[in-house]
Amino acid sequence: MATAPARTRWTADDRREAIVQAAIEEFAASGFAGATTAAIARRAGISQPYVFRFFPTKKDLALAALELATDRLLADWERAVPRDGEGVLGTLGRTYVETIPTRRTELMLRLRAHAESGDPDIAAALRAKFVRVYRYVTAALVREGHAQADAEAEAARFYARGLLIDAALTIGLESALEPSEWASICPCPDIARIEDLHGA
Amino acid sequence: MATAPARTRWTADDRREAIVQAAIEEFAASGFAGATTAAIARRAGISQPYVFRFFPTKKDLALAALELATDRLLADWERAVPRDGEGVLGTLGRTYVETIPTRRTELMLRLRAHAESGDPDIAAALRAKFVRVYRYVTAALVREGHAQADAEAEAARFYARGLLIDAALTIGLESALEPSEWASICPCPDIARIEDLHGA
DNA sequence: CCGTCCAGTGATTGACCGATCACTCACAGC
DNA sequence: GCTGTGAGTGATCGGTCAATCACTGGACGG
Repeated sequence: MATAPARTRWTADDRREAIVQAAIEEFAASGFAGATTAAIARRAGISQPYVFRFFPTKKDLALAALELATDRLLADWERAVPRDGEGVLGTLGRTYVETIPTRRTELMLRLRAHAESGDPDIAAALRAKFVRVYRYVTAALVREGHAQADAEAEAARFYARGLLIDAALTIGLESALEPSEWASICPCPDIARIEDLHGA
Repeated sequence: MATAPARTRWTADDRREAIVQAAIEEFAASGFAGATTAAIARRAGISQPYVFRFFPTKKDLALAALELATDRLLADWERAVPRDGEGVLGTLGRTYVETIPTRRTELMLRLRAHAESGDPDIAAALRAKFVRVYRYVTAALVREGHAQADAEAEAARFYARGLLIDAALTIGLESALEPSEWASICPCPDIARIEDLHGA
């Protein structure tokens, strides 16, 4: 804010947050193996070695980025306000597509993490992330009155649609489809042009 | 076969095929950026430089692997025999899960590719692959009598479920879920233990 | 003013990886 | 048996990248 003093040196917490944010953007753009710590540092406005002051290895930084991306998704859902006559899946799904413009890098990061799931630690983090989201949705459906089995089936379908949207946006699918086809993939009428998602 | 002469030198075509197969397995296990040409060559039983006799760059090899994986999926569907009272989506979906034991590496490769599309050429290949599969399913539904818009919506849901299965198997999700939860993700009763998918 | 943290960097290193090149050797046809 | 062609390799190179280390300099308490 304007009231904050112009700092020449940041606090460690602020710097750490900036690094994780830069990591989300770089990992989303290039994947875990493709992103370099130098590019992350450049984006965060620091030197490359300083990244390792906060995260002992690149993998630790990747795990922190994946966790923050998942936290932000669930936080969006926690803040979501249901509309009249809208089921819980409607609220969560609408929130998901409405937040795409601001959450698109997190979305791409979550999908890109699958590329490096050869690493057992990252695969474990991905499983944990899946379970968190899946059970969050299932619990919401059960609270709404669904039977457990029905809620699980609905949650799986919901997660599958989310994956489809993530994958489609990550590869820039819109440009390869007819408008009606694209609408069948992602019900996101006011999404920014996909090209914007790939800019620097 | 036993009738084939024991060859000390392979034909170029056979060698090329072996390299692409090895590439599918390595890329599926480690992702595009993570897999090394040395590991691919080792798996194919040749020296690392010889890979570049067939594919001028690693990227060309990756594109060939992705195309073969997609070809095999569509070939499986072409060969599929419908059962009585089964809709076309039922046939395709059943074929998909039935062929998982033999097609699991192709499946993992396709998902990893989705996740590592920072390279524009690979992203373009992924879009082409998506469109091939999506339109194949849509056309089959239209032939079955569905209206175009309905077929597109069904095809999107179908593709989404496929992505979910791919992602779940790729990260070894089964071990992190209760059996009923896993059944809601992947209706694959007789699938091999997930650990088998990650063996060497 | 001064000493002491701590934010932050430049220089470097060791490992790895994609790609190149010069070379060897097996076989088929003559 | 000689030779041309193509299969196949060892050695290596240029570049990149994660990670390390020694160092600098500014802010703040006393």
